[in-house]
Amino acid sequence: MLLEIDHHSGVPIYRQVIEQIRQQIMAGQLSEGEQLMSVRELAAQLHVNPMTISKAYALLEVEGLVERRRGVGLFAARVRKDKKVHTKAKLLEEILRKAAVTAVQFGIPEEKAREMLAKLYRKYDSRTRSHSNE
Amino acid sequence: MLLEIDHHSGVPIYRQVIEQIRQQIMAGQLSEGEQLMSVRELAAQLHVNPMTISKAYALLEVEGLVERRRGVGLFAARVRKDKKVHTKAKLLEEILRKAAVTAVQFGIPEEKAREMLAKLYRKYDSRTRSHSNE
DNA sequence: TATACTGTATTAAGTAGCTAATACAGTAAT
DNA sequence: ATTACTGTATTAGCTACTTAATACAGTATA
Repeated sequence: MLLEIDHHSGVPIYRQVIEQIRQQIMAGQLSEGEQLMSVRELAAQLHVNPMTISKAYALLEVEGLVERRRGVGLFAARVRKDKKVHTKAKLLEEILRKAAVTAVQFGIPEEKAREMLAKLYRKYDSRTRSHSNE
Repeated sequence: MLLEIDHHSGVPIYRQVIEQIRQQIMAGQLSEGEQLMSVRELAAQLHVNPMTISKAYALLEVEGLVERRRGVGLFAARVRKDKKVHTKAKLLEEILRKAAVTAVQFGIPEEKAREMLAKLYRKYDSRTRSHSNE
């Protein structure tokens, strides 16, 4: 597991941790039941206070993505695949809802909005693919 | 001009003011050159400090959406139509960018994402049309 | 000039959020 | 029990942001 923190981005550390771990679990880079780095280990790696990591882990547990066992460690939760698909779709839908509302309010036609989305999708998709050639 | 403030939403008052006025200008509900409520008038209506409104107005001026004239009042700026179109597209693009990144990260195919957007668009579009029968 | 409106610069108080220090609590193996 | 790991509750300090109080400044009109 590799995480990177940008201390100057303005985004709180614990949120950066959450987003990256959530991303890894959703993308299947972290397997079910797999143990994650301990609070202190990750805190040392990121030069951050252990409580900051603990807070991130706690919120990930609320999301149902990890399971904390005091005295033992932290593990990627066993998320049923169909539930994972459902969760991902819901997260995306929330963002798309905002986009749809905005487009309608601004009188931007559906076709135009779809084209914009497609163009952006391809942009980030190609970046991801080229980066994965390592 | 009618604004509504939710004091319990967690969204700062001045931001709510900005968003609603920006929305009204972009949607064409506020005409070019039209005078807006004075700082103190709007502040009284919303039960808020005048400086809070002044701050919102100042930021709207930075966006180029309004023009402040000390001693006179605040007016909807004369925005060239093509510039308005451009601005609207940019605002929408920022939201769609988030959606695209999320979809790619989650491995949700482009087709699926576009369908979700189309469905949501139609949902809100029909609502708007039916509401405009007043 | 006087008045009655406009908007505003400065300052301060209040609040919420983030991070960290400390001391504590659970687990497993010896 | 001891050791050496796990995670955590409490507390406190810091910072950034938001809001408000006050006094000030520009404009138009009589």
